[in-house]
Amino acid sequence: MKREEKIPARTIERLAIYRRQLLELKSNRLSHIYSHQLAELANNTPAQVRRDLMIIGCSGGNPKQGYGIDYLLNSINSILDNDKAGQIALVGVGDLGKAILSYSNYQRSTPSVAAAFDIDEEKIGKVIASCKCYPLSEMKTKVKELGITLGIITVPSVYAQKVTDKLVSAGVTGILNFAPATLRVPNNVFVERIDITMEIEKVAYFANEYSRLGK
Amino acid sequence: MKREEKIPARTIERLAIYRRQLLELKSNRLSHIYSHQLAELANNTPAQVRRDLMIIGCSGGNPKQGYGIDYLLNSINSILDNDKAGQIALVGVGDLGKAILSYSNYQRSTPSVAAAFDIDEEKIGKVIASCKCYPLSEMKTKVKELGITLGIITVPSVYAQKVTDKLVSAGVTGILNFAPATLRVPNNVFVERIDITMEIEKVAYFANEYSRLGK
DNA sequence: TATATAATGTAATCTTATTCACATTAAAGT
DNA sequence: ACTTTAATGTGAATAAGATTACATTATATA
Ligand SMILES: NC(=O)c1ccc[n+]([C@@H]2O[C@H](COP(=O)([O-])OP(=O)(O)OC[C@H]3O[C@@H](n4cnc5c(N)ncnc54)[C@H](O)[C@@H]3O)[C@@H](O)[C@H]2O)c1
Ligand SMILES: NC(=O)c1ccc[n+]([C@@H]2O[C@H](COP(=O)([O-])OP(=O)(O)OC[C@H]3O[C@@H](n4cnc5c(N)ncnc54)[C@H](O)[C@@H]3O)[C@@H](O)[C@H]2O)c1
Repeated sequence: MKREEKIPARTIERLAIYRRQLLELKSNRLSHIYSHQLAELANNTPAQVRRDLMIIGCSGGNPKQGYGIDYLLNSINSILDNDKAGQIALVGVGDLGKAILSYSNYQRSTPSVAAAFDIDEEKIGKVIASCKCYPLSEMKTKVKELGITLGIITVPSVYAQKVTDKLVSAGVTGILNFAPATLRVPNNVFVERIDITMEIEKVAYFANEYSRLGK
Repeated sequence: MKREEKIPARTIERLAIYRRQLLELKSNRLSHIYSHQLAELANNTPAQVRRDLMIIGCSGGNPKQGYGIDYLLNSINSILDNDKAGQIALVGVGDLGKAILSYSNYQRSTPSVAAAFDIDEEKIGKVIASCKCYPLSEMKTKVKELGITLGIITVPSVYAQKVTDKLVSAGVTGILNFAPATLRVPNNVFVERIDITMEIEKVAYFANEYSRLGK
């Protein structure tokens, strides 16, 4: 069991981004990178990059070549790919749910969507991107059977709480919620919300603000 | 031209959430609400709610009834629905793009998707949720014609920068980017990124963390 | 009309996140 | 081997954000 100092959420977000960039650099046969280059790719500052690396106890850089990409990847993986990460259940195979299911890029990373659930008879039994859709009644069984620990919620917001309760009682401890609803969960469960409508409103606001004041 | 003290991004995000909750309350015929109730609905604290309201110069609450819902809605609208907010162009009518197009809930709010763009011949000319798909060559014209000022990018990340450049040179000043790519824009253009893969990795990390330490 | 009550509005404080600044250092060139 | 150079690693400073705490206040009740 590891015993790092608690890592800030913002740092975790940036680590995920660094990792993606580093994987791309690696696939381009690069072996080293400077903090200012990674900062450029991740749209932040060199100091921020170095601080993030420091936070995860990563000090393998040297002034003449920067950081070894493999070294950085190992360090980041050791933080993000925690030993006991399970698979994902997606609930609500509508437009958005299907888009997420068909998106195959996260096959690379540890957690991937192992089962889908819906109430619509039409959808039950269908297979999307090699992921089968089950009725809600089978959730508990499938979650155990497939080692699922995470949930993605893409049902209409009225049903989001109901679905959450089911996921939690099946043993899920992390939820990514696309429904514009505030979810009530026990405090050993982590919920992250992606609110697309809110983001659009935010962009509208700041687009206006930026062009008024030139940033 | 308004002259508020610069409003923090976090406050803007929460205002968008308050507004949605308030609209729902209003549709349930409620007329007043206390900060602690709104906090409950928005998953934050009463003090945070009052502070946000204070930031936007909103002090119409009274100790016995709380805040008038109409009053709050007007105040929030006056901030978020800025006078010169335009329509939205969505670029990349793939799985995710289609999901966003078919999602009709933001018809309510000022900006809505007025045109879609794609390079795929198959998709050009199609109409999804009463929004027509045009070739990239018509972007400049359509942006002007339809009063578009915002863009949503749902193309593969390799093309994201190219598409951004086109949007910007057509006059767009705010972009919501779903591609896992860092975009380069002039600094009068605002970019917000939604990185679904990163969010999943974050949920995986904190789900583990929370269940290890009980929050 | 006076009193009690419970929520508001906000200054002050605390916390978290980011940036600065610089001494340290690893290699490349002389 | 010595000098130069440009990046690292990190304490200290600053900025941004959230929370606390409480004096103020609008109304219901006595
Ligand atoms: N599509 C978007 O662009 C978009 C944007 C913002 C927010 N959202 C939110 O994402 C969620 C999904 O949006 P969508 O456009 O995919 O909706 P959708 O109507 O296309 O899909 C919803 C799916 O959930 C299923 N469902 C309904 N109740 C269920 C239940 N109790 N258990 C299991 N499945 C159930 C339905 O059968 C359907 O397949 C909604 O909450 C929506 O508000 C979507
Ligand atoms: N679907 C998801 O769940 C998901 C998750 C995470 C990230 N993303 C990101 O969102 C973006 C879209 O994902 P998707 O699953 O919808 O992909 P998709 O392949 O289904 O759709 C991409 C669309 O963009 C169009 N396109 C390609 N190049 C273009 C160009 N130069 N100009 C205009 N249109 C162009 C294609 O014709 C296609 O219609 C990608 O960047 C992806 O990485 C998607």
